[in-house]
Amino acid sequence: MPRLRFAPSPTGFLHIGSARTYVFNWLYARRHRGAMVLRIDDTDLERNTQASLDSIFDGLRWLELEWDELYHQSQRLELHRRLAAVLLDKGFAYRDFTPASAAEPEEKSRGAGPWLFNPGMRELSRAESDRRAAAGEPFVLRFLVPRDPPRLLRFPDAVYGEQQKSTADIEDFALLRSDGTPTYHLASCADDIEMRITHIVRGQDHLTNTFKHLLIFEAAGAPLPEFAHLPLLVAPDGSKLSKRRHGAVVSVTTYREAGFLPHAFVNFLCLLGWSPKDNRELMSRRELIEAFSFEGINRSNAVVNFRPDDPFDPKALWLNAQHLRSMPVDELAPYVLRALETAGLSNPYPPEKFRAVVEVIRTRFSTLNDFPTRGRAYFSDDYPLTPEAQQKLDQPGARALLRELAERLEAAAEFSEASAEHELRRLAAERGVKAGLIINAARAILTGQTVGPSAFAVFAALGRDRVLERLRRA
RNA sequence: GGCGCUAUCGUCUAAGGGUUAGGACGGAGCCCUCUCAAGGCUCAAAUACGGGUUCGAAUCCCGUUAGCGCUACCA
Repeated sequence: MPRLRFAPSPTGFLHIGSARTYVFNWLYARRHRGAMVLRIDDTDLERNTQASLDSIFDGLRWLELEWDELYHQSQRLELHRRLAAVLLDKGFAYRDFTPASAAEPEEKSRGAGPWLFNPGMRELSRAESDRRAAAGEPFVLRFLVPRDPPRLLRFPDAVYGEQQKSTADIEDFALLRSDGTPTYHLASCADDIEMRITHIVRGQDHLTNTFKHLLIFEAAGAPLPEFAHLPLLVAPDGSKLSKRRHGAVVSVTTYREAGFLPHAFVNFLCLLGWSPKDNRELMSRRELIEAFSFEGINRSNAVVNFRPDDPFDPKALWLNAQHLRSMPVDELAPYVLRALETAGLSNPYPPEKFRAVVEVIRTRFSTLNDFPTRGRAYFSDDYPLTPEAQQKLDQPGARALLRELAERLEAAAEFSEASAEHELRRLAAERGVKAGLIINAARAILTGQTVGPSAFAVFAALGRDRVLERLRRA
């Protein structure tokens, strides 16, 4: 059974790139009936924040893609140290006593080649190393990367294909910091091994790190998992998405607050760097799971097409609108209810009627936030008239005709979309005015807007009482 | 600087030796129409550049350019 993991570090809000990585992991796990492990990589105590942790959980929960197991790396330090000890013991690692400050500063910026290790430290005898460590001298534990002769490391990547790199180009990376805490490489590999992770799916920024991980897995005598690296999400100018430069666009919560449906957002994320290759775009969760494979993942970075004046990729908005109008109303209703509640409105309709109203208006909305804003008049008697709506009402004779329409509707035997249309058109014919005049004025007074569903559908949606009351108000 | 990865319409992508280079978003136009959407139809829009290999290259190879990543006692 495959075991996948998503391992965010709580040093910032949940980034949409991270969310996409999670989605791909989840899709693969579900596709192959595997387990989805959520592991909080909080080994960098300095930078961890509670706010960030909250943001990650909030964001992931919002996506509605549940995980099966949860771990905090900070609670697994013993395991990490144990692996470090084994590596040192078996001669795969060595202590580097070079003081942190004296180490590298200029060397690498000098550009003479890559920094590989600090002089003298690899050659230290085990006895001397032990003695200095026992004496309390601080040290960094480094991996002893095989050098003479160098080795060619290779692994197949499910997205990027066969990868290879010479150990001559890999520095003696740190395993343990001088304060004894594990670095990312060590902690991550130790956990992946212990958790028996079978597929490591992560950002392409880790592609070259993988060679270091290969070395650790090998030294630990652990079987190698499969790797799949994902192209990165970038800004329109090709730069990496960052909070400092791009602000709210890169945060998952921005989409939630803008009224996106979780699944529409997931669908959008999937289309960034992955394709089912059959021109499908609007896909259900089920379809996504069934269609997902690493072969469908593209190798070049994907641009999130936002602008300074509009933080949302137009395609994300389009997909959201598509889902909004095509998903079962029963599934949509709870989201609409929540959106209304958030905006301080409540639902005045019985359930059945509520669904009918949602059905009528959702076809012209693109986010959940449109329900309490553009659709406010459907849920509250307190709604503003746009200037354009005011204008329609001010057409000569309009108000009087609306009042007269109210009388006729009240007198009519039944009240329905068809009967309303019948009465309205008859009134227009008798008064010698174009039906459009009354229709547009009615929409204006009933909804506060000049745009929206068919006026007759509005009559039916609002119901007899509200319609009569509002028409008379004219 | 070293190493690695990438390069198809503005954006997301399809086509993995032979296609008028396809679809979608966005843009323009037409139809439908009580408004606005939706929907239908149409148009504009791409193989970074230069060499090879081949009867034939977006596709394979080499180079150039550009972008990105790694090169930390961050992850």
